[in-house]
Amino acid sequence: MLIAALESDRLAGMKATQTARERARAQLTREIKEEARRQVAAGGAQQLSLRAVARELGMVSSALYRYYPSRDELLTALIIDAYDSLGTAAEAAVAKAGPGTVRERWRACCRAVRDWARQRPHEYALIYGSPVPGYQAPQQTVASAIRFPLVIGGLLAEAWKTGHPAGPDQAGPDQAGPDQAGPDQAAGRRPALPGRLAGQAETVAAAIAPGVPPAVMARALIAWTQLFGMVSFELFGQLVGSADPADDFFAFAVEQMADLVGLPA
Amino acid sequence: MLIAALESDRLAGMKATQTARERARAQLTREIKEEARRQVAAGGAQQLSLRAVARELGMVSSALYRYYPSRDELLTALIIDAYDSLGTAAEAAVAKAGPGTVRERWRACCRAVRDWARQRPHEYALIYGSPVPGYQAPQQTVASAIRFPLVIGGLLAEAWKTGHPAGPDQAGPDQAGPDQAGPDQAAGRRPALPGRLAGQAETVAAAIAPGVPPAVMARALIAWTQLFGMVSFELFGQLVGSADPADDFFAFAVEQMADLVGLPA
DNA sequence: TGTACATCAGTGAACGCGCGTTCACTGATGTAC
DNA sequence: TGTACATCAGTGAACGCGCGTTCACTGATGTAC
Repeated sequence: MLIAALESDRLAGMKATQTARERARAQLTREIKEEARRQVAAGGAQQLSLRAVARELGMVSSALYRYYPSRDELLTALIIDAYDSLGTAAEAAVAKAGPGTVRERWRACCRAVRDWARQRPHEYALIYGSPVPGYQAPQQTVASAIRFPLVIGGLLAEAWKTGHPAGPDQAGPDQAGPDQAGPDQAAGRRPALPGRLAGQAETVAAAIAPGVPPAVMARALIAWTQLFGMVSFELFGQLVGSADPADDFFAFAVEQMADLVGLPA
Repeated sequence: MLIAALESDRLAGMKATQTARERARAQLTREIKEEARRQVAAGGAQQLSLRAVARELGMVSSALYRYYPSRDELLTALIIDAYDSLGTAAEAAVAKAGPGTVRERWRACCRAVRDWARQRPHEYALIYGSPVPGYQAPQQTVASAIRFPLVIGGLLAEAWKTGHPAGPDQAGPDQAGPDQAGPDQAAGRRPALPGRLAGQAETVAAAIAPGVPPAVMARALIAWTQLFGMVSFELFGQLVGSADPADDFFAFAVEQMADLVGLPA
């Protein structure tokens, strides 16, 4: 099994020339996924039907099983793609925001998430909404799911690296540091991290934002849940009647979050 | 139609004695809803099946239509109950927290939401998860949906009323006030509310927290989305590998939110 | 270069399942006189 | 208090639908000699 997989990897990956069959197979695999994505985009994960996908592609439903062994595997492929798509969008937005302040890139990153989600609410729901009952996301998705957190982590690490040694007085990231209690630290920032949070924050920092102290990382986790909480509330209709349209609310919250983690203005 | 409704209200509501039929009807209506809730609790909204409910109750599926005109109406009843249940839980928690500080009651309120959600993840998903495609929540649900925000609003209004005149220097709620920029206000708190947010916050404050200034209300909206964002992330598995178990993270965030809206320690 | 064989894609029928909703009907419960 | 009628709850059959997955088969594509 393992050997067979390696073998086929070798065949598919190392051969420069693809046979017609291989090209056709790759092409159809893509088309199936794309049609599936179209269906999810139109009506959510529950609307994804192998029969409908086959119908749309002009094949018989059993033929799909040559490409995806089950509906769940197809769903998994879509989930991975969605995570990757969001990650790519965030990376691109940060890159495009250019070499200005970290806060500017943080803004761009947040906006990218919101825009991405508003453009594909059902794909967003696929990854950040309530899980489909009975479906268990395999380990496989983790690598893609972590891409967005990595973007945030990168920003934080950079802010901490450049801001910290730069100037201790210029309201740099060290403001929110654990031991470097500056003079203008707000009252609420004083308490140490409770219980296991310190260790958890440390672990996360080690994984995605090396050099960032746990107290900052813990606040970044808050900002992270806040960001997606807002986007979810907006998409799922909870803001109707209060902060709707949410553009200004969102912008305001993005600044608050930047403050929370101590990004210099 | 309207007259008929009034008439039947009069019959059902004003008569002290119920006929056997009326009692049986009320009873079965409850039982249907309870069985439906059980099914949703077990497998989510998509698992709710009229036929299965009927089966469990020993009736034929068409009989349910004497009680609920459609599956969606039954779902609506469950949604309303879920909102009410959460609202009641929050109210009870705040009441039980006693007449201490507002921050204590805020903690109790947040904990109540989390506990409630963890005990009934699928009911939580029913109201705060991704909407069921094709289902449109009717206006009817709003009254119940607003009960929880009313609890927060009440806390805020109280904090603002009691804390404001009390002492200007004791880090009371005025810390986050719009024009009363205190000396220890953090840098990030300075910017005014952007664009339409000021008006939106004012409207919300008028509805649920009279007397609370827009700048505070806007922060409360942030805390509100943050609270549910965290709970959703925890329930939907996004915290696995970072802040899981989430108890300490949650407690920490609750304090941060209290700081954000300016609740006195 | 040509032939024999293996691999693979796609077909079509079938299995077995479940669902929401409608409708004509029966028999019990309630109401008006 | 008793009877005629209206209301209502529950039945059982049916409509019309869709789904995921399996399996034996055909015919085309690729490979080894």
